[in-house]
Amino acid sequence: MAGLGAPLLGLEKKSLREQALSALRTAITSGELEPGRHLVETELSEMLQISRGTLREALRQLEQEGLLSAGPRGRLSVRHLDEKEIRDIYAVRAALESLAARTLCELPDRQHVTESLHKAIDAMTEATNGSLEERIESDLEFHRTLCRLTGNETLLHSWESLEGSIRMSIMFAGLEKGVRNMSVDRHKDIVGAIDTGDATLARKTILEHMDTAAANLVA
Amino acid sequence: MAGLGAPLLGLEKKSLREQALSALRTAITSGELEPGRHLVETELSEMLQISRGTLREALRQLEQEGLLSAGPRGRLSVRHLDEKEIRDIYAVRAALESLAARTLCELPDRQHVTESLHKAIDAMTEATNGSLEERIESDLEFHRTLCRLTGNETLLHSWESLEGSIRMSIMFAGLEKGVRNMSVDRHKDIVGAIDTGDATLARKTILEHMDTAAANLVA
DNA sequence: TTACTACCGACTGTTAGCAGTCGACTTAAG
DNA sequence: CTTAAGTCGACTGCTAACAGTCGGTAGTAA
Repeated sequence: MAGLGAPLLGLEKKSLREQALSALRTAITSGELEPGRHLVETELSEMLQISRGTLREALRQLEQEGLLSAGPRGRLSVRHLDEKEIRDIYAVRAALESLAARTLCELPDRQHVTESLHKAIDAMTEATNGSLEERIESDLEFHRTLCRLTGNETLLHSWESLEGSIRMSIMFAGLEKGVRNMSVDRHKDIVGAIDTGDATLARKTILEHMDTAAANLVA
Repeated sequence: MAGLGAPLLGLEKKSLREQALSALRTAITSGELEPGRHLVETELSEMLQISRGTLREALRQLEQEGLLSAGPRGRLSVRHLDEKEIRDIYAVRAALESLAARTLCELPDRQHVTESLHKAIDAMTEATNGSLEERIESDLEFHRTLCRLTGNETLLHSWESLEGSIRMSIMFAGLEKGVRNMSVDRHKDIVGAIDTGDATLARKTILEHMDTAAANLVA
């Protein structure tokens, strides 16, 4: 009867590897591990209190997410983004999300879609007076929802693979620049466009949103 | 004076992890490891003659590439694709490659681009009488080149992350269906559209190509 | 037969440790 | 002072072994 506190819902006990993954992702996208920083496996494993083997599995994943770059002898360092790379990341992001918007327009029951998106917007509105981190979080949640609602698992997976790079872009440009893109109204426009069911309009709206977002970051 | 056979060019001696990665990728996309097949770490490590630790690093990467799916207790199995998933994969692929085509049109020197693409087309033409595998290989090389030439590393990386899923789609649908999409002429059309510098046309051409490609696979 | 329990085999999660290599620093010869 | 050889430390690549857990199976009692 004991020991079943957490594992009831989907909140199962995460493996050490997953914990390390989350911890490192947060450390990197928060700037605690500054870009260019050289990562030493022994150091990290001691910090996180896990073995090198377990750590290395997490590092491979971060490497593939684009948060780490590999040097000459397998040396890993935190990826450094310049302005061109930020624009490139946002170009790919725009391609993915415009596909999402287009797909949502062609969905049979847009009722549930609209509902979920409005819920996400509400969360953003609520976060307006919160911390910068909270606002960014709710914004990303909105866009992640956009991809999830399409029902295209591959699309969602691709977007999530890019999420780390997106976070780095925002962090890199500076959070104060990043929040310029958190306008609730602009996001309402996106939902509105999807509501009309006009795929061309929805795509255009997303592309414009991404364009200005990228411009705001590198400006 | 001995032992410097390979490491001269970029052909450095690959680590065991990378070798295992390639071997497994090939085994999966060739169907040697059939979809749904349950993977046991101890079995694989013995087969590949490497330790479980090294193997696990490779497995993490394959998992993130979408070639493996994780079951209840960390059990991994070869991903199984149904027709919807194939369509979904090709939708994402289309989004990425249409971005590539659009980007190439806006590039300052399209001279080099045209040259490289024509070279890729020549390789396809040469492979026309070769084996099915060779034809597929040259086709993928063409599309990979498309992404590489944009200079957008993120785009290339995203496409390569999807490449395994694309290969699985072709394998899954059957190679004889897959080769229907290897028409040299249709690829010449793509290059032609890019040559004109008309981004809208280039995008449209790629989207049509991907549409028929997906249709051919699930038909 | 049914239900319950104890046990065994299989497999993943995790760890500590060995081995090879590259770079920096030191030392000695010119 | 400069250069070449030797040495040490740091760090990654890789491996073998331990630990925990789930699923099934045999055995026992009602």
